[in-house]
Amino acid sequence: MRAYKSDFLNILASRGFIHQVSEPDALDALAKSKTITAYIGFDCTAASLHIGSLLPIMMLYWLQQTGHRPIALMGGGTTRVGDPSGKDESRKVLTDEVIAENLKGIGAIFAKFLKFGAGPSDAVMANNADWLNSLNYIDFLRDVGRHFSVNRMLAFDSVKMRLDRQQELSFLEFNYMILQAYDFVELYKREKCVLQMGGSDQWGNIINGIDLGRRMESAQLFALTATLITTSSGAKMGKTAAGAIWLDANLLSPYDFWQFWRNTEDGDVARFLKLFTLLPLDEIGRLAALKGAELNEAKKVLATETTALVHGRAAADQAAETARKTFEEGALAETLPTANVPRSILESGLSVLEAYVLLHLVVSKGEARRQINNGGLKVNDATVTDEKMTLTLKDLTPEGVIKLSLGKKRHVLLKPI
RNA sequence: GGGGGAGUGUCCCGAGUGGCAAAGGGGGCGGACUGUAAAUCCGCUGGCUUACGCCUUCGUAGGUUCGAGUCCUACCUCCCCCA
Repeated sequence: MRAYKSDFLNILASRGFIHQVSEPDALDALAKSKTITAYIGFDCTAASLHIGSLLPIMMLYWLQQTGHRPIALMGGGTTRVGDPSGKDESRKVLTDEVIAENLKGIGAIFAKFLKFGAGPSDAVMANNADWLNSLNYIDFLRDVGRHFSVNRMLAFDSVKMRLDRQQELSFLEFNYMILQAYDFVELYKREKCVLQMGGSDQWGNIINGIDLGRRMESAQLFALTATLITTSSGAKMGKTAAGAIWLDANLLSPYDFWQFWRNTEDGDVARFLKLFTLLPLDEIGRLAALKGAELNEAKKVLATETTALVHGRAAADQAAETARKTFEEGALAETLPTANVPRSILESGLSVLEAYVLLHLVVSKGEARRQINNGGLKVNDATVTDEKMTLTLKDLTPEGVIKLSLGKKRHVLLKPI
């Protein structure tokens, strides 16, 4: 790792964010001497962000913490076209209303990490629809298109790989890098934004933006890409059986969010602590030095700190306490995720199969049956052996709930109302 | 434009003689072992049904047949060769 003079690059480098930087010395000097503006582009195809976006958000966070000005760019315009990089399906075209709705949900998440406003280092939320929607094709070709050499575009890895493997590359997709390059220049003109950050797969696109900026505006722009995070076992991050790890408490409870981090693989703990918590590096070094089962302590810290960032300290502490009671004491923690059902349903009896489907622990009664055959379902900590079992008011614990478990880790309380 | 090939279980890859809810992987879920880890081993991996069974699924739409993933026709998409 090289040593930087600016706090911004120093922190990113020492915490393991950086994959590549263009002209690191010039950027370092710039970040040392003045406030710079940098942006990251985000998809707004969903109503909320999931864990995959957490890494770029953290980069914006550190940017602002070190005195600089972050821009979160929503791909409102590019979303209208549909991102071609996802191979098949998902190129659904979203209406402006849906996009606006998604922007609202996503904005709420950014507000937890960034301070927005009009001050010199206050964050800005931008939407590329503001300039892409009104683009005129002929003008765009003449002003922007003439700066792009097809010869050179063909040499970019992203394109070359596709051509080498003789895979289809649509013209739309070929143009995507031009639009993204144009975003960078537009943000330079509007906001004096000189740095674009992104995932390592964005390097080529960002470089194109830098070139375009030099040709059109004689500007010196910079690129910084983050390492692609996978787990030690090579899996993509952020997907579990339950689905995506959302950052929105309505889509994934803080308790389940905490559990996700608690179950981090050993080999990932140190890396994740640096990337996803604000703990000082020496503290992280101490935690990462723990061996064997002691590493579980580090995982708890990771879970609590990351949950605190996303959902607040109180929710994080409660999730930690709920887990402690459930896993370490084997006690019934009343703060486990809870589902309310009308009392009348229990009075007339509710089949276990239906109960599990109702609480979304399984997707069908058939799956519930299979889980029973595999000994995977427990009601009030007793393994279910009879698929015809019925839950009634008699099954309520002294706390007035019924605890339904799937496997050893997933528990939901059923509560009559 | 001409010739050849391909699209399979709605996560992915992939076998498939007219009797098929369809081989095998990967992934995922559950169990055992552990440390709420990894690795390993075992089970499960369309929906409904207590069950006999019923329904939906092999690019799309028709057709042949007692019966179609499999045969025929048209169409869609992709790939290769020739122009």
